[in-house]
Amino acid sequence: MSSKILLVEDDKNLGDQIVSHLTRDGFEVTWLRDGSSALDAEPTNFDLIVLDLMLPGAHGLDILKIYRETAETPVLVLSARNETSTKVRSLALGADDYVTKPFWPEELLARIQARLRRPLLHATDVIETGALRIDVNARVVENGGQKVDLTRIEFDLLAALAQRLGSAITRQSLVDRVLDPDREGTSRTLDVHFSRVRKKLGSEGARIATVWGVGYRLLAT
Amino acid sequence: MSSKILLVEDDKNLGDQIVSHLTRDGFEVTWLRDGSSALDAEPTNFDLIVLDLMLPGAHGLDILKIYRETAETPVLVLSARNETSTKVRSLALGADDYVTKPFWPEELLARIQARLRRPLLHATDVIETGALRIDVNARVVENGGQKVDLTRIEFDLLAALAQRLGSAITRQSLVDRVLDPDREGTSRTLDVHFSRVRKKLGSEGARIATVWGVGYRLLAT
DNA sequence: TCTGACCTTCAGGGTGACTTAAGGTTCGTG
DNA sequence: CACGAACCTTAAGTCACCCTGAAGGTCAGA
Repeated sequence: MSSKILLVEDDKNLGDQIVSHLTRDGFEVTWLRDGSSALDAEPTNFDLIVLDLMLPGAHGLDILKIYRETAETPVLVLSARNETSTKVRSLALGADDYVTKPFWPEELLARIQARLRRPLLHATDVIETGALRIDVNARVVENGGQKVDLTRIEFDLLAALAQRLGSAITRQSLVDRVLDPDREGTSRTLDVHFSRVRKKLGSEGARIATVWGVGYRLLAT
Repeated sequence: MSSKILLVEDDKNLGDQIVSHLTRDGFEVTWLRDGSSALDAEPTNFDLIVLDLMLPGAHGLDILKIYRETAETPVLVLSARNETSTKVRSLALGADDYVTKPFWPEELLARIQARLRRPLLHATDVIETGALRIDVNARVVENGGQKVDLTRIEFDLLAALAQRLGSAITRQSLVDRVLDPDREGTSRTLDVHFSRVRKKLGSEGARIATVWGVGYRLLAT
């Protein structure tokens, strides 16, 4: 049961290299070479997406944004520039990691594996990060050993973020998952709940970061 | 001394993977590929059983049931996702854990180790917490040395909470496990039973906490 | 500076939960 | 087979929790 990876990369040489490396390591790789076909792809079909920002046909950031609206699939961004602004913007749009070219294939591989390994934390049912300890089954949260009383929705929201530690989770998917799945129109309900979670978590609450225009993320320590 | 594991799995690829992973981690694995040979196996010869529910020759649930009648060996069930009814039924039949496919080999490994790490806990028939003493086999509850008379359902509910001390147990799983497994719609029956348990337990009854919108939990002392 | 997105407080109401009482079911006994 | 006791279930009234939308303020991006 190998992990499926979607690679969006226009450069033939680089793409070939990446595909051969990932394939050799047991991944199942789908390679798309331009932005328009990337827009047609279904991100939920993959376990992880490697996205080069420099593409003909569409700007990578747009693709990233569209992927983020429809899926929670982790996106790892490649960029030639060493410009921090691009990095900041891609992370703000919900990218999960960022690799600047040139890079060693081993580095990319390591990042991919690091990202794919995270859901495994979920398998243990207990997520520990910083001073927080979240027991998904028992529905118990501790902050520095102190039990924190959360309501059902508050807990579900925090757990949703924690299960994808460091990743941005869209407002829509949080609403779908925790609140009423068929709810339309905008509402500030989500904000209210997060406001309370942050307050109840005290200083640790600051780790719940707002991803502007996207949703929220729980910062890794 | 390595632990002996019985794997019942018909899929060749998946079976190969699991065997190689477990072997690499020092387990001694016996692999059976169909239901009929699984029925002939002697569960008491193993420390843990990994059982795929989707099998030719016999339905996995039948095998689980038969194993349960002859041995206390922990059984870890594999099944395709989105079969919650199967999950409920297998847990009702005494499965000790449940892993949905697809899963990571590491996840399976973690579950196996978690289960093997507390063989005594599972064997423990007596749970003591605070002033309570709950003998699961004898079905006897004492509160500060005083015997408490509980009906069948009352006892099962208390035991269900006690076996996961501190964890929230959902109303649904309690209904599935203690009351009629295929019951639909809402009902206040559970509340009534818990109301009586609390009353019968006196001051200790306050330790049965309501988890609003979720279920109940027995608070650890 | 302007605009849209987000934060926080607050009060109202919907809904889940508790308790009591009564009807129904099961099981053992004469 | 009839009876009774123990137990499970349902119903109804009440209570308590917490979800939600509104409103006003704050903040980030253009």
